Amino acid sequence: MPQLKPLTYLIEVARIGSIRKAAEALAITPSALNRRILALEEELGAPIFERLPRGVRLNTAGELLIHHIRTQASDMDRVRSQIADLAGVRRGHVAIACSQALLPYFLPRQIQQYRTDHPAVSFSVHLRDREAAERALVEHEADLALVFEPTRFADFHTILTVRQPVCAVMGADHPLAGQESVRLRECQQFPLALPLAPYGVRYLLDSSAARLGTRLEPLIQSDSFEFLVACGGAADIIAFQIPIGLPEPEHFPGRVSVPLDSRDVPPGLLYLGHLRDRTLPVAAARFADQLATTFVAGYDYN
Amino acid sequence: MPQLKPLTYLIEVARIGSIRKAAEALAITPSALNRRILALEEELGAPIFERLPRGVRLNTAGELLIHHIRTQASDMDRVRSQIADLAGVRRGHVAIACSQALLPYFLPRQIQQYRTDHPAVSFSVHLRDREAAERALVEHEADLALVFEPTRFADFHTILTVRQPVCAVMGADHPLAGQESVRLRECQQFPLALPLAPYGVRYLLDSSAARLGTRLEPLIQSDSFEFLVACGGAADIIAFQIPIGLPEPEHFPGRVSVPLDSRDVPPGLLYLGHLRDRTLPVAAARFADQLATTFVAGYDYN
DNA sequence: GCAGAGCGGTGCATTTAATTCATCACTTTG
DNA sequence: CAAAGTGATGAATTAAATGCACCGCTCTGC
Repeated sequence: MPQLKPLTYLIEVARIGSIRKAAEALAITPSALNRRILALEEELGAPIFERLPRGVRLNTAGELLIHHIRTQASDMDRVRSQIADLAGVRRGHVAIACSQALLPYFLPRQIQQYRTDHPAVSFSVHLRDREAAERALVEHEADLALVFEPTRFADFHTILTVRQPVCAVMGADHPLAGQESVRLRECQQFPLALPLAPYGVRYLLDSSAARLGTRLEPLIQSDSFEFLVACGGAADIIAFQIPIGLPEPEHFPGRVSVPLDSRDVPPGLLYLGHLRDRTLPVAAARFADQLATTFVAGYDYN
Repeated sequence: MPQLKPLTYLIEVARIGSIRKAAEALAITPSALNRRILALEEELGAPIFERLPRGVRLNTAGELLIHHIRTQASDMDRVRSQIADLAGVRRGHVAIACSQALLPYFLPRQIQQYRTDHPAVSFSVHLRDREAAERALVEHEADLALVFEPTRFADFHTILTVRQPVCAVMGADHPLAGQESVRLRECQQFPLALPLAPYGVRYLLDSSAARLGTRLEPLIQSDSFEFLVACGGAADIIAFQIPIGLPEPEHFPGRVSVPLDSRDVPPGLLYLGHLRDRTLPVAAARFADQLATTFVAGYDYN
């Protein structure tokens, strides 16, 4: 939309904090960009930016304005996608911010499935931890968020939640491998490979251990679940992951995953949601519908 | 806001139904206006107007777009007023659609009172019957609606309601003048001056009469309450109006108003409201607050 | 049946608005 | 105290929007 392009310039200036730098990023002259800002402030009758020695920063009025511009821009996108939709084109874009566990198996399949019906819809998927996912929604960088045990935020609207027990991942010949479920203290007999603190799985494990009056002493810590799960099964190491982040047993040679006993570690919640008070574009809303259907059909563990 | 001026052109074209006529109204060439429309349709990848032999008409996509433009425009106004507000300017504009009864006494005083605190706020007041008031809200022509016994509409959000009994207006020497209240059949003994059917007062009187198994036979009908109330008191003619549309007794020489018995004609409701899901500009929201305070303090009849 | 009026669309010249370039005043940094 | 960074500004340039004249079309009314 050409007429709101100048407005989106503001977002870039606010993000970068300098008119000259932003102008370079936007491939225009600082002079032109500065004039747009001055004209806008003239028009509004109030300054939008504080002028600092090292650049500019949004003031309160600017925050209000930027928020409005973001809302307006994505509203326009929604209208465009609605129009494209009723013209029979079925194109559009879905931007997703999600936890790591969704990346290796779940989302690729879901996107593939969605594309069979809507081949002209494009996707962008951003790995975001729990707070960053919220921020991506607020800044309209993402339409949907799919996060495990998020720190709930005021602007987050939950579409639905899925219970996901934390599972212990180990070699098929591991002493605990045959059980229906394992207790936390059983796992503590073996070396543990744990994700780092910001992850929901680690949070659940740590808080459960604390409640049981103990502490987890990890042998291996990492921010890569791929690495951690690869460790689980090497020797007698136990790793942890939620089912949605694990392959099916038949594609998991030599490993097994056993849920932790819910008396020790309660199932975590995987949240699907979007920014409160926002109407999603058609494509995003439909994709959310598909996710919701898939979730209730096959991914909710009691 | 200059960048959305071209978009508001669309509203005018849609309203008038002809590019050439709209161009004339907008003081530009049909050529320029046509180009904007074509460019926009190009940009959207779909037509916005149906081309008819006698002009143009919005198609479904156009309806969507126009709705978005209207929302966006008044959202921008709201942001502007918020910015002006926090800059300490306290300016803004309040657009009101209201029933006739509010015009002669109530609204002028309320606006005067509001202006003592906010002298830089401007007002526009449109006389609208019950459906037209709804339409004014939907089209963002009005921020607030203040209507008597409206035909409630899906997009209307009620802030509050006030009970207003229908009052018989007559000369001070009228046989019924001394009573606390009058029955409908008492009034029917005298010649009646009634408003026309679209008005809420008439609607209440007619439906009440029908419920009582009778009919009102007006001597005088008019769309002007000013005229009707002037008739009430001439000879033994009785007119009808709600209290908020009548002057105080001390400024009503030679006339009295007596409420109709609520067993015959139940009090009507005066609705204050705005468009659902809309955030009002600061000035409009504050004015609505003032109205609400005034109403609960002194205008609700039990 | 046929001119005339009204409609939206289009090529070309013109005007208006936005952008660039060069430069200033100012503040921090080394 | 010079150097490098910032946002602001005046004059020239460039790009975009507009106006004008005209086309093809459909309906209307004699």
